[in-house]
Amino acid sequence: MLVAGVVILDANSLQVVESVVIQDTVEFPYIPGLFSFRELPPLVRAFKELKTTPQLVVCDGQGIAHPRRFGLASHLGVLFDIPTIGCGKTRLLGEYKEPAHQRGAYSPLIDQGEIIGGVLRTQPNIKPIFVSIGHGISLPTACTWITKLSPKYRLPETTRQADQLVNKVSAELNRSR
DNA sequence: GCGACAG
DNA sequence: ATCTTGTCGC
Repeated sequence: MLVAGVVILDANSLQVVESVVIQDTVEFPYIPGLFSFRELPPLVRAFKELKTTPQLVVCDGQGIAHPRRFGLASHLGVLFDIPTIGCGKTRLLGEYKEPAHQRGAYSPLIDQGEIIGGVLRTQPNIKPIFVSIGHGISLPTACTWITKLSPKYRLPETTRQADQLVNKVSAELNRSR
Protein backbone atom coordinates (compact mmCIF):
# COMPACT_ATOMS: atom_id res chain seq x y z
CA MET A 1 0.00 0.00 0.00
CA LEU A 2 1.15 3.51 -0.80
CA VAL A 3 -0.29 6.94 -0.05
CA ALA A 4 0.48 9.74 -2.52
CA GLY A 5 -0.26 13.42 -2.00
CA VAL A 6 -0.23 16.56 -4.12
CA VAL A 7 -0.54 20.00 -2.56
CA ILE A 8 -0.90 23.24 -4.49
CA LEU A 9 0.32 26.43 -2.83
CA ASP A 10 -0.03 30.07 -3.78
CA ALA A 11 3.44 31.19 -4.93
CA ASN A 12 3.38 34.39 -2.91
CA SER A 13 1.62 33.53 0.35
CA LEU A 14 2.67 29.86 0.30
CA GLN A 15 -0.79 29.07 1.60
CA VAL A 16 -2.51 25.84 0.56
CA VAL A 17 -4.91 26.32 -2.35
CA GLU A 18 -5.82 22.69 -2.98
CA SER A 19 -4.70 19.24 -1.91
CA VAL A 20 -5.31 15.69 -3.06
CA VAL A 21 -4.40 12.42 -1.37
CA ILE A 22 -4.93 8.99 -2.84
CA GLN A 23 -4.06 5.51 -1.70
CA ASP A 24 -2.94 2.87 -4.12
CA THR A 25 -1.47 -0.59 -4.18
CA VAL A 26 1.86 -0.82 -5.96
CA GLU A 27 3.67 -4.01 -6.83
CA PHE A 28 6.84 -2.59 -8.31
CA PRO A 29 9.62 -2.39 -5.67
CA TYR A 30 11.82 0.60 -4.97
CA ILE A 31 14.91 0.32 -7.15
CA PRO A 32 17.35 3.24 -7.42
CA GLY A 33 17.02 4.59 -10.96
CA LEU A 34 13.60 3.07 -11.50
CA PHE A 35 11.72 5.23 -9.04
CA SER A 36 9.16 6.32 -11.65
CA PHE A 37 8.02 2.75 -12.21
CA ARG A 38 6.81 2.72 -8.64
CA GLU A 39 5.77 6.31 -7.96
CA LEU A 40 4.49 7.66 -11.26
CA PRO A 41 1.22 5.67 -11.57
CA PRO A 42 -0.20 6.78 -8.19
CA LEU A 43 1.09 10.31 -8.79
CA VAL A 44 -0.71 10.50 -12.14
CA ARG A 45 -3.92 9.34 -10.49
CA ALA A 46 -3.62 12.10 -7.90
CA PHE A 47 -2.89 14.74 -10.54
CA LYS A 48 -5.98 13.84 -12.52
CA GLU A 49 -8.11 14.67 -9.51
CA LEU A 50 -6.79 18.21 -9.27
CA LYS A 51 -9.23 20.98 -10.10
CA THR A 52 -6.40 23.50 -10.32
CA THR A 53 -3.65 23.22 -12.96
CA PRO A 54 -0.28 23.93 -11.33
CA GLN A 55 2.07 26.33 -13.11
CA LEU A 56 5.13 24.71 -11.55
CA VAL A 57 5.60 21.34 -9.86
CA VAL A 58 8.22 20.49 -7.23
CA CYS A 59 8.82 16.73 -7.02
CA ASP A 60 10.19 14.68 -4.14
CA GLY A 61 12.90 13.01 -6.21
CA GLN A 62 15.36 13.83 -8.96
CA GLY A 63 14.84 15.40 -12.40
CA ILE A 64 17.70 14.94 -14.87
CA ALA A 65 20.11 14.11 -12.03
CA HIS A 66 19.48 10.52 -13.05
CA PRO A 67 21.58 7.82 -14.79
CA ARG A 68 19.45 8.20 -17.95
CA ARG A 69 18.86 11.94 -17.30
CA PHE A 70 15.17 11.21 -16.82
CA GLY A 71 14.10 10.95 -13.20
CA LEU A 72 10.60 11.19 -11.71
CA ALA A 73 10.35 14.97 -12.09
CA SER A 74 11.32 14.80 -15.77
CA HIS A 75 8.82 12.04 -16.38
CA LEU A 76 5.96 13.91 -14.72
CA GLY A 77 6.81 17.13 -16.53
CA VAL A 78 6.74 15.52 -19.96
CA LEU A 79 3.54 13.59 -19.25
CA PHE A 80 1.58 16.71 -18.31
CA ASP A 81 3.71 19.20 -20.23
CA ILE A 82 4.16 21.30 -17.11
CA PRO A 83 7.33 22.90 -15.71
CA THR A 84 8.79 20.63 -13.01
CA ILE A 85 11.73 20.66 -10.62
CA GLY A 86 13.39 17.62 -9.08
CA CYS A 87 14.11 18.22 -5.40
CA GLY A 88 15.69 15.37 -3.48
CA LYS A 89 16.85 15.14 0.13
CA THR A 90 19.77 12.91 -0.80
CA ARG A 91 21.96 12.24 -3.82
CA LEU A 92 21.32 9.56 -6.43
CA LEU A 93 24.52 10.20 -8.37
CA GLY A 94 27.02 12.92 -9.24
CA GLU A 95 29.95 14.62 -7.52
CA TYR A 96 30.02 18.04 -5.95
CA LYS A 97 31.85 20.39 -3.65
CA GLU A 98 30.26 21.62 -0.47
CA PRO A 99 28.22 24.74 -1.33
CA ALA A 100 28.79 27.99 0.61
CA HIS A 101 27.08 27.94 4.01
CA GLN A 102 24.81 30.77 3.05
CA ARG A 103 21.11 30.50 2.17
CA GLY A 104 20.61 30.34 -1.58
CA ALA A 105 24.17 29.22 -2.36
CA TYR A 106 24.59 26.17 -4.54
CA SER A 107 27.35 24.23 -6.23
CA PRO A 108 27.07 22.18 -9.43
CA LEU A 109 26.27 18.46 -9.27
CA ILE A 110 28.37 16.78 -11.95
CA ASP A 111 28.23 13.37 -13.63
CA GLN A 112 30.20 12.28 -16.70
CA GLY A 113 31.39 15.85 -17.14
CA GLU A 114 27.84 17.20 -17.27
CA ILE A 115 26.13 19.55 -14.84
CA ILE A 116 23.05 17.54 -13.89
CA GLY A 117 21.84 19.64 -10.99
CA GLY A 118 22.68 21.88 -8.07
CA VAL A 119 23.40 21.15 -4.41
CA LEU A 120 21.40 23.94 -2.82
CA ARG A 121 21.68 25.43 0.68
CA THR A 122 18.14 26.44 1.56
CA GLN A 123 18.98 27.40 5.15
CA PRO A 124 22.25 28.76 6.55
CA ASN A 125 24.58 26.02 7.81
CA ILE A 126 21.98 23.32 7.16
CA LYS A 127 22.61 20.23 5.03
CA PRO A 128 21.84 21.12 1.38
CA ILE A 129 19.25 19.51 -0.89
CA PHE A 130 19.62 18.23 -4.47
CA VAL A 131 17.88 20.31 -7.11
CA SER A 132 17.69 19.40 -10.79
CA ILE A 133 15.80 20.37 -13.90
CA GLY A 134 12.65 18.34 -14.33
CA HIS A 135 11.08 19.86 -17.42
CA GLY A 136 10.66 23.30 -18.95
CA ILE A 137 12.88 25.26 -16.55
CA SER A 138 16.57 26.16 -16.18
CA LEU A 139 18.72 25.15 -13.23
CA PRO A 140 19.29 28.75 -11.99
CA THR A 141 15.57 29.45 -12.15
CA ALA A 142 14.81 26.16 -10.41
CA CYS A 143 17.23 26.98 -7.58
CA THR A 144 15.74 30.46 -7.22
CA TRP A 145 12.27 28.99 -6.91
CA ILE A 146 13.28 26.31 -4.41
CA THR A 147 15.04 28.93 -2.29
CA LYS A 148 11.94 31.11 -2.38
CA LEU A 149 9.76 28.13 -1.45
CA SER A 150 12.00 27.30 1.53
CA PRO A 151 11.87 30.48 3.67
CA LYS A 152 12.09 28.72 7.02
CA TYR A 153 13.01 25.07 6.65
CA ARG A 154 15.44 22.86 4.76
CA LEU A 155 12.76 21.49 2.44
CA PRO A 156 10.42 23.61 0.29
CA GLU A 157 6.97 24.25 1.75
CA THR A 158 5.39 22.31 -1.10
CA THR A 159 7.20 19.14 -0.06
CA ARG A 160 6.64 19.74 3.64
CA GLN A 161 2.90 20.30 3.23
CA ALA A 162 2.56 17.19 1.07
CA ASP A 163 4.58 15.09 3.53
CA GLN A 164 2.48 16.22 6.47
CA LEU A 165 -0.74 15.48 4.64
CA VAL A 166 0.45 12.02 3.61
CA ASN A 167 1.72 11.18 7.09
CA LYS A 168 -1.52 12.31 8.66
CA VAL A 169 -3.66 10.22 6.31
CA SER A 170 -1.52 7.09 6.55
CA ALA A 171 -1.51 7.43 10.33
CA GLU A 172 -5.29 7.40 10.70
CA LEU A 173 -5.30 4.67 8.10
CA ASN A 174 -3.24 2.41 10.37
CA ARG A 175 -5.17 3.36 13.48
CA SER A 176 -8.36 1.95 11.93
CA ARG A 177 -6.71 -1.37 11.20
C1' DG B 1 33.89 -9.10 -7.41
C1' DC B 2 32.98 -4.63 -4.51
C1' DG B 3 30.60 -0.48 -3.38
C1' DA B 4 26.83 2.95 -4.35
C1' DC B 5 22.12 3.47 -4.52
C1' DA B 6 15.95 9.38 -5.42
C1' DG B 7 11.88 7.01 -1.82
C1' DA C 1 11.47 4.42 3.24
C1' DT C 2 11.62 2.54 8.32
C1' DC C 3 13.59 1.49 13.07
C1' DT C 4 14.49 4.35 17.23
C1' DT C 5 15.84 7.91 22.70
C1' DG C 6 17.09 11.46 24.08
C1' DT C 7 18.25 16.01 23.20
C1' DC C 8 19.04 20.73 21.57
C1' DG C 9 16.80 25.05 20.21
C1' DC C 10 13.18 28.47 18.97
